[in-house]
Amino acid sequence: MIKKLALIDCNNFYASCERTFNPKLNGVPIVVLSNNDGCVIARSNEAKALGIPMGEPYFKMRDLAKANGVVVCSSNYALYGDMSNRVMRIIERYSPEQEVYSIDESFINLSGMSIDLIKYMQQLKKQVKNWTGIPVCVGMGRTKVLAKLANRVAKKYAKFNGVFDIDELPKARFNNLLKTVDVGDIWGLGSKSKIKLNALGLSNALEFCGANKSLIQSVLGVSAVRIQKELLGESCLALELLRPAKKQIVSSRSFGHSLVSFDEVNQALTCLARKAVNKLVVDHLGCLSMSVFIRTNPFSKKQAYVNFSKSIKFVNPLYSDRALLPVVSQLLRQIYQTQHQFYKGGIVLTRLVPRGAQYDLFGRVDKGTLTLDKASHKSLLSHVISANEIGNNRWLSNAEHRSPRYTTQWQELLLVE
DNA sequence: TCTGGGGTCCTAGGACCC
DNA sequence: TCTGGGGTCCTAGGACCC
Repeated sequence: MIKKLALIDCNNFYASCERTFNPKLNGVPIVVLSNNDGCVIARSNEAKALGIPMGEPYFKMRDLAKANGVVVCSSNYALYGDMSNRVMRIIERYSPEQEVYSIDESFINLSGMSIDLIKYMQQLKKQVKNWTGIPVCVGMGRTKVLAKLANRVAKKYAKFNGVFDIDELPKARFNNLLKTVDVGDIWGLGSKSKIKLNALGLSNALEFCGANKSLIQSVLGVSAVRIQKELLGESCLALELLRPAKKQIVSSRSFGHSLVSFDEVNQALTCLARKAVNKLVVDHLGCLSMSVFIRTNPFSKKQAYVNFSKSIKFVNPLYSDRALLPVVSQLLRQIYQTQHQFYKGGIVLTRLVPRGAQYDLFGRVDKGTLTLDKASHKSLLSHVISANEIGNNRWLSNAEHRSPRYTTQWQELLLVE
């Protein structure tokens, strides 16, 4: 059976979500900013046309935005996550096998379907647009890397109307296409690999494909060899139908202000730890180790960059706020130094295990957590606050431009007149 | 003045063992 | 003078993704 995968990728996803709920934004350049309104993480086509790069710090493009009427949105993950679910539920109707690869991308398996796949995917594209307002493009190929590349083509050339099957290209035209793709733009190869490949005289995807396998292996490792094989049509990356269990949980933030005092940093990290523990509870996991880290601003010219971290291992898995939150302050005390202005910090929970018996810090069975846990499940928003979570809140970030949470907060529901 | 957050996989090198 | 070799496990850091 001939293998056929499709990659469905939402166009400018966050910007498109904002448009769905505010039609006035159609045709207008939009950018969506990261947490803390730090930098650009999504752009509409109009914003791309203005030359605003991905990842650009907002303060560097503020004037350009003003001069060109660019609408600036703070990111609204509650809205994007909800829209993503809606899109994914529609896509899953089109294949028995779906991998939700990211918030705005999904692979599906179309192998063995004896129908006109271009038409079929055009129908999918139309349905997603009609039901959610989100535009998507579809790339097809016999491996993931090829489907990804096909998607790029579908987005780039209007004549394909958003759906493209790369396997339909004759060999010569396929090679011509590879010649136009920079090695750094191949899925799985990034800027560091590009530098190394360029040094070997390899600059485009065709040259990369023709390179000696063991040379690639020795310079870039096994992952790059897999990418090369996939480009040549040999499937190495399987569809992951079940979401694999999490291996770590990270909760980190850039602070709204640089923090100097222990109490301020402690408040920030304790609140972040609460978020991490909530994820632990929702996923029914415990952790066998935890790290905390704090950093100064790497861009600052006034002070040297420092990055302090401290880890601890537990004899038995811990999963409750009661057990974990006090440890945060203990670890922080060991790395905190008064003379620094900390600008970012976070908590990492690792060595995650499925929840079984429950212990406290000293290996005793922890009965109290059961009730607390029930309470936090009852309403994920209400919980018993630890004293360390109370403070002046200077760590909180700014989000000046956030759109309403139209789909997840009753108070912010979109009302049609 | 102002530069995201949350993940995964791979590899090199150290610790340790026999 | 001459200072094993092979194996495992763990971790930190690099690279990449969206």
